[in-house]
Amino acid sequence: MNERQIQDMATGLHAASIRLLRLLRREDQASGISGPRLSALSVIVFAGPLSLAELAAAEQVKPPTMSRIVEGLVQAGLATREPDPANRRMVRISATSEGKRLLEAGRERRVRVLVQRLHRIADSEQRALARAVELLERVVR
Amino acid sequence: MNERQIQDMATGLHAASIRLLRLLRREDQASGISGPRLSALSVIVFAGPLSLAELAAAEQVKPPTMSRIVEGLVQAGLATREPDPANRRMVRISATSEGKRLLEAGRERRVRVLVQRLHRIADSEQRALARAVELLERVVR
DNA sequence: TCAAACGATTAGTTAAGCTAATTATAGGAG
DNA sequence: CTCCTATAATTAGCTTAACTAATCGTTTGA
Repeated sequence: MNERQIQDMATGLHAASIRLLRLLRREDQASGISGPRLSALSVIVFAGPLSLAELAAAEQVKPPTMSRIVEGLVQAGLATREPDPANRRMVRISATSEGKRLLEAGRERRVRVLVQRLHRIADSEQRALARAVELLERVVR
Repeated sequence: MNERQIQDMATGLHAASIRLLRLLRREDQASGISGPRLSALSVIVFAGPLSLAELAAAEQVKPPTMSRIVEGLVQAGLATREPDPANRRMVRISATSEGKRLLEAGRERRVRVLVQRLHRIADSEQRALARAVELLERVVR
């Protein structure tokens, strides 16, 4: 593909991703937890346990912001925060089983909506898209 | 595809979209404007002019929240807010040319990063992904 | 051993989210 | 034509989320 075609693809992929997540975000209301907290919880569940600085970097916020988000998650019983035994300045943030359950329930709601949408295209198109998802994973990893 | 396969695809597509936008979001710092304002400006540029209620619905926030975001955009010279001549209760929100320029510059930064990433996959894979983007557009429209 | 560096939190501000209340306009019933 | 109700946006007042600067504890190396 020439550079112009790649750029057009990037533009379309960008716009479609925004629309997709905007669509799915509506389901998050049902979790009863704020967007920033839900997003942080997701990182904790999939990448945790991790330090405050790591979590802040992953969420692209500064440590004080993340410190308060984590405080909220801990108060809500969705995460735990304990000093790292090897270096007691650091804190190891983990998800509680309730935190994992809440996140998984939310992810399932999102996926259910997306599955509905995927029925809009034909079977052969679904296969083509499924193959492309693997390519996309390599692009974003 | 069977239901299980579709669900796996949905899960993968969901995760990849999150990673993609998280990656591209880093570029938005350079715009010097906050996330919520940039996102609202994007809707105004592509779908505007529109009323406050429409804009709030598009951004999935309540009218008072959007009222203040728009106030910020107007103060920054990126949007205008004028009463609808047909119904003076309503307000018509439009982007200024500076707003359009700022948004377009940001979008170009994001697309540039994505284009770089798209070079990670082979030409034939790029073509497959480009076709899939069209399918994805139908899924999210 | 102790000074500097490092990791997290606290303090204090502004922006972003909400609900409830207010202001201004529109529109319909009498 | 008048008023009452409904509608659109904003204002008021709250909590949460973002930031920088300052502080507290811990670690480490000169």
